[in-house]
Amino acid sequence: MAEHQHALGGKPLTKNQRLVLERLEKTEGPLSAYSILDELRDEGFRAPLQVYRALDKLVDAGLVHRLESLNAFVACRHPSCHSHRMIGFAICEECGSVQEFSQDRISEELVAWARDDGFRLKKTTIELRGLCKTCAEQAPLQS
Amino acid sequence: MAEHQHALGGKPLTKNQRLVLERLEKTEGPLSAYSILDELRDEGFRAPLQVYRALDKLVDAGLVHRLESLNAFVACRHPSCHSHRMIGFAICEECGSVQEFSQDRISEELVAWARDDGFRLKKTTIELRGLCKTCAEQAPLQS
DNA sequence: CAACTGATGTAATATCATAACATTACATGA
DNA sequence: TCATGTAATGTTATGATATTACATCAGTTG
Repeated sequence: MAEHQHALGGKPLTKNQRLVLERLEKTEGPLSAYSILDELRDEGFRAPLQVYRALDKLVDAGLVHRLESLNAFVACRHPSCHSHRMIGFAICEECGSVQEFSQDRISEELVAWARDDGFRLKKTTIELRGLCKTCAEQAPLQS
Repeated sequence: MAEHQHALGGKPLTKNQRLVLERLEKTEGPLSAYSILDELRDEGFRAPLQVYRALDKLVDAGLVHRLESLNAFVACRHPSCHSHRMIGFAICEECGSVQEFSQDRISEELVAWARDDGFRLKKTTIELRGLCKTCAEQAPLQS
């Protein structure tokens, strides 16, 4: 299990931030804040706020993403690239897996739309729901 | 105030569905399910489920959209076009206004990404956060 | 040390959503 | 008519997600 030299605005992670991030990184799919809380009881976590505070910072730093359509969180899988590139998520409704993707042309189109409209864009949420390749292959063919 | 001949899969709206839809149409911005409940107390609504059941059907029919990043709902503003085209929302964090938009090129890119990846796409969520044109003009210039 | 700052801990509460079950309205056909 | 089926509705309780408010602790700096 690799060490974390993750940092947050130059500062190292605090204990709670590290525990939350490690929990997310060890987990394949998304976790809700309350699942994280339950899994960190043994480490001394007692209240939701401990999780939410850590998540806030981790999300700000780009180390964790919030999935709005699930009210859940995943560790960023873009290796060592926690930039704030515009990013999308494909969420499988069968197995719960989440894939990150980033398509420059989509970003460009959204930015162009915002520019043309006078909208000052701060953040984008792009979430696809459906079946991942594996689950789609097992599922009955095209309804 | 126009009459509603909205229909839902051929069937006319039920009383609760009509009340919820009318409330959303009379409102500029998004409403949470509980706000709708509060506003419909006078019409006899007593419990969240009455609202959620109506919203489910209205969302299925494309007459209402759910904003995942707000946990709130808006009436569809695409006049008489309640198709299931892929649609995005630009949400102003200052005044709360919501604009629908639909860019074919974005849809195409997302569909293409899904096809290339083997992802069987069922639904997309695209939500932009920022400042609408009006609020952006009043705000301090580019941070 | 005093004052400040940032992180933490804790309790209470607000907000969003659904489960489970009872009841009503109404259509349809024996 | 009235039995039956079904869709909608009503009601209570509960589950799930998120924040407010306030107390405490640790480290830093004057």
